[in-house]
Parts: sequence; structure tokens; C-alpha cells
Amino acid sequence: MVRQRGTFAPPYQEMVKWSSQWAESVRIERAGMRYSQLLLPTLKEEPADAEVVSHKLMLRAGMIRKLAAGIYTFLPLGVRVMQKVERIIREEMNRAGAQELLMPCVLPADLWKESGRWDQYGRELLRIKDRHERDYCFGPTHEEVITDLARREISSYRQLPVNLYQIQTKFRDEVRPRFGAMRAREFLMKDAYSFDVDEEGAERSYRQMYDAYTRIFRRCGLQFRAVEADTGLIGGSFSHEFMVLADTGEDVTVSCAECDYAANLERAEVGRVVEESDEEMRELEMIETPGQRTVEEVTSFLGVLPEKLVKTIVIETEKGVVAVLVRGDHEINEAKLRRHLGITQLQMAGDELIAEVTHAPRGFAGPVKLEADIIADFAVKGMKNFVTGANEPDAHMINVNLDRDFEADEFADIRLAKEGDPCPRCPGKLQVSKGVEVGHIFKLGTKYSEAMGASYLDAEGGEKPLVMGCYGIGVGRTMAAAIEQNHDDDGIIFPMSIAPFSVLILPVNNKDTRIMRAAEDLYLTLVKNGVEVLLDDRDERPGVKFKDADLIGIPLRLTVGEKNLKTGMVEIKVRSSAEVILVKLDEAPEVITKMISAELKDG
RNA sequence: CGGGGCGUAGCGCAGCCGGGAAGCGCACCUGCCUUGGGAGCAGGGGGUCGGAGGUUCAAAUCCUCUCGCCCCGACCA
Repeated sequence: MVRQRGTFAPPYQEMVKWSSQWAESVRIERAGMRYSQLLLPTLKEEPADAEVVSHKLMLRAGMIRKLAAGIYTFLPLGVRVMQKVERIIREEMNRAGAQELLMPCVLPADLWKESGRWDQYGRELLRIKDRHERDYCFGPTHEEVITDLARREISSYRQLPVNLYQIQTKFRDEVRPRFGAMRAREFLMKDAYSFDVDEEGAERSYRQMYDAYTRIFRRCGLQFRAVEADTGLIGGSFSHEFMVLADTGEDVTVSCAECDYAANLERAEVGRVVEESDEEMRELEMIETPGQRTVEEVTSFLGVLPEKLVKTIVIETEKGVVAVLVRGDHEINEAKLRRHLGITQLQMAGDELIAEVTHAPRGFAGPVKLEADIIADFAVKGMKNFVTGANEPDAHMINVNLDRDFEADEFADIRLAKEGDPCPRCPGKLQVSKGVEVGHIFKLGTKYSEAMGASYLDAEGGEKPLVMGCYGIGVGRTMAAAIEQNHDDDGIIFPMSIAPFSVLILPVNNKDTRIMRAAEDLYLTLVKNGVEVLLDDRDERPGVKFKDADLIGIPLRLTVGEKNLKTGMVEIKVRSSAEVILVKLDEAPEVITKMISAELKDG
């Protein structure tokens, strides 16, 4: 329209006024936005209290601001990204047949007392009282509420299966919140709960969620892995964590280089390859090792490698005392040991108990003539002539051998996996990498339904407990993880699917009427086509605009400059590849639209 | 909860040791100038120095208490 006016150019201010009114009328879901009207406070300098890249960039790009420890305000740009992630989650949850509902964030204590978690949950549960001094808490998770709903509203097998989800603000009073949106106290979470008639159905629901999660994280542009995880206190038969690989992650993932085995370090098994040493058994000897307690001290004192030593750790459990043997260069995996022994309480023995069991001070325990059950790691099985404590002060034994000098009551896989260990599923080797847990799915079984009396009547009229599953996604954390994986020195590189805007139009000089007219024209055309576009109409120098453009990471940048405009061209720059293409001004909207849909095709 | 550190303008910091007029850079406002990678010049606004108490003629500075925040660890998933 503007172009038809030929050489006549209205004063820019008037034109803006006129075209903003027009834009308002054609605005589709607020597709377009003018930078001058957006609250988008970018920071040139690095915020002092940000540690990880995503946190720094989210602050610098004006997405979030901190209100208190672990509590953040999301500014418009941050909200737009959040909403993109939410939308992907909703689409995939709905596609998987789940239904959205919304539960309260303030929960009555009664429900929590009923499940027993009011006392178990600990300080992480934010407890509050109302004016009548009644106990409430701010929901950190919603198993109790959903189970309560289920027991009231679900009574027949005809209503099953059903999967209900919500996207709700949670609060967990973390001991130490850190890394911005990565580990906040208040955070947005998608949590879903499935109810089935039996185990089989529950496993089907679990599988559906597994697939939905895979689609969700793929669409968010994340490189991730689903790994076997420990069910921890939530319980249940199995669970997977969706881990985004990132060096700043707080979780450790063990995966096989050859096959698709992957597990959380807490759960990771080690292949039971027993390397039988072909050494001849030598004569058992006791050697004085005054003051040498640690593996490091003993091995350097005796001049042997840690692989030749066996650590004896005395452990106290609710079922009694056990001595655990692991190779000198290995560490006990407490979660695996706990699961193996079927116990929940586990702690290193104190000096008194050690003295009682070994008749020696800490640091000199050994398996020979030890007055406790001995459970040994598989790696110990093939060892010959190893070093252990002597169960006497300041002494160790060398040339210790299994069966000849002592007997292990049991062998088990109880150590932490480490880089290069054999894979439990194939002949490959294990790798260790850091990651961020963005999603976690659990098959719960009947733990909550039985505790809270949530049952249904089957076709034969028999009363059965609902079989449950629960499935979480940290929305803010997913967003942070995406930034953690997609950035460079200049700023964020948003994947198209979760970008706050698809295109940024950057007029190089906003005092140049021709440039501004072209930019406005492009803006209006794109908005009309439903493209989410940000027009940088600020009266800033080009350098400032370019820096901000890179920082906020809009996938496509349309630069309107004097030189190219003279030949009727504009420049499109792809943020991720830095690729630059020149297109004709009037073809730009079409090219842009095609580029966007090409980027989104897997959604 | 243990250890360490920091609270001074919107942001980043100096000043504190050795008490004596609250500063610097960026941002912000006005004007000029400039317009393809965070320009330049001139002028300007903005502070209960986290809070309370104490010492002193005088406290951002010294002392006591307190609150907040960050980092490491433990904890949690």
C-alpha cells in the first residue's frame, strides 16, 4: 500500500501512527511487536551473581529478573519463550490423549498427612498457615491432590485409562537454589498422572509418555537422552529421566558408546566381566604401615597401584552391619547397595563401631578374620595377591587372596560406574557425561492409590486399586537447557520452535525514511501473514541493534540498509549458521515464511 | 547446616586497612553531532552507603547485633 504512493513519503512519525493503527487491526495473536514498545531491558555487562551460561544469557537478554533467592520474574521475552515450550508440551500431551486440568498451588496439610508425606517431605516443603492457624503447604508436586480427585471421581473400569496433566507453578524450598531458571525454588512444571486398570495398562501409558516426551524435547531443539533412573523415595517399579547433555549439568549420566544403554550414575550397572588374574598366589604377609589410612597413603607407601588394593568399608544399616569390599580405585554406589540389600537406612560406621568390628582404628579394616558379613563387588572376584587392612592398628596385609584367606558371603554389582567400564548390555565401554534433568517419568504402581484408597470396580464387580504413573517436565529448566545448548559468544541462538520471535527486522538507520518505509512494509506484511516478528524501530545506532539482535537470538534477521536498498535488496541473516542471503525486497516475506516453515517441519 | 565471600545510583565496581565534603564506568534525561557491529562533545537527574544499636567532636569506614545475597560442601530429585 505504502509503495503505491510512489515518491511521496509521509513524515515518519505520522506514518508510524497510521500504520500502528492499521497493524493493530491485522495483528494476529499479537504476532508483531515494536522494539520501542517492548519491555526488553538487555544488559551489556555480565550480571555478577550468575554462574552458568543460560542464567547469564537469560538475565542479559532481558528474559528474567530475580526477585529473591530462586524466585524469578519472567519478562515479556522470557514469557514468550515459556509459552512456546508450554505450547509444544500441550500439543504433545493432548496428542498422547492426556487431558489438561489445573490443581491448586496451595494445598491443605490433611492430604499430606494422609499420605504420610507431611512428616517425610522435610524442609523442602514450604509450610504455611492460614488465618485460622490451619496448616497448608505450597505444592511441590501433586500426587496427593490427583489421587484424592481420582478416588472421588473414578469408580469404574469404564472410566479408564485416563491421563491428567497440568502446567502449574510449584515451590520446593531448595537448600541451595542456583543457576537461575535451572534450579529455582519457584518454577513452572508440567505434571501428568495416569490411571490404569492394571500393570499392563500402566506400562502402556508409561510408554506413551516416553514417546510424547521424546517428541517434546526433540521439538524444543534439545539434544537429550532418556536414561534409566533411580526411583528414589517416590517409589515405583521403573523410571526414566530425560537428560539434556550439558557440562554445567548437576546430574551424571552413564551411557554406552556402542549400544543404547544409558542410566543415571546412581543406577548405572557395570558389566560383570571378571578379569581373572593369572598371577600365582603368594604367601600372605602382614606389613607395618604406621599412620597410612587412605588408599592414596597406603598405595604410595607400599609402592603399588590402587587397583591392587581392596577397600573394606564397614556400613551400618537397619538390618545390621555389613562390610563392603571394593577395589581401591572404585567407589561404592550407595543407591545400588541400598537396592541390593533391600534397605533404606545406610551410613558409614562410626569410629566406635569400626573398632568393635575390626579391632582396629579407622583405616585399617580388612576382610581377613572380620566379624561381619562380607559383600564384595564383582571386580574383587578376579583379583589375586591384593592389599587390605590387617584389622590391627598401623598394619596392612599383602598377598591377600579370596577363599584362601577369607570368604565373601556374596558378590554383587555395588560400585559406581566410571568412564571405560564394561557395558552391562553389550561388549561396549561406558562413557560418563553431565546432564540436566528436564523430564522424569515414573511408573508408580499402586503406592498412592492403596495408601489413599483410590480404587475402581472392574467388570466382575471386584474392587481394585488404580495403577498409577506420574510424569514431570520442568518448563523453565527446559528453556534454560535449550539456551545452554544453543548459544555462542554473542548470545542466544534460539531454535525456531521456541524462539520468542521468528524474525527481527533491523532497519540500520531509523532517520532514513526510505529504510523505515521498507522496514515498516516488511513488518506489516509479515504480521499480516501471521509471522511473529519484532521490528527494531528504536532510535539507536546500528551497532547497538546488531549486538542486541545477536544477544536475544531471534533465528532470522532481516537487515534493511541503505546500500542494499538502492538495488531493491534486503539481507537475511540466519543466526545459527551466520549464513547471509540477499533477497529482493518484495520477495523477502515469502522467503522468510518458507524458511520458518522449513525450520518447523518436524513439529 | 558447616566453610568462604559480598551488600555503596538501574547495572558493574572503587572508597573501608589508616574515621574528616559519597566517587568512577555503563545506563538514564536535554542539546549538538553521528548512522552496517555496544560512537563523540556539552550539560543534567538519581544515594536513608542493606537495617538497628554503639564508640566518637565527626562513621560508608571502627565495634555489636540483625537481614539479604553469592560461592564451595553436605542435603534433595
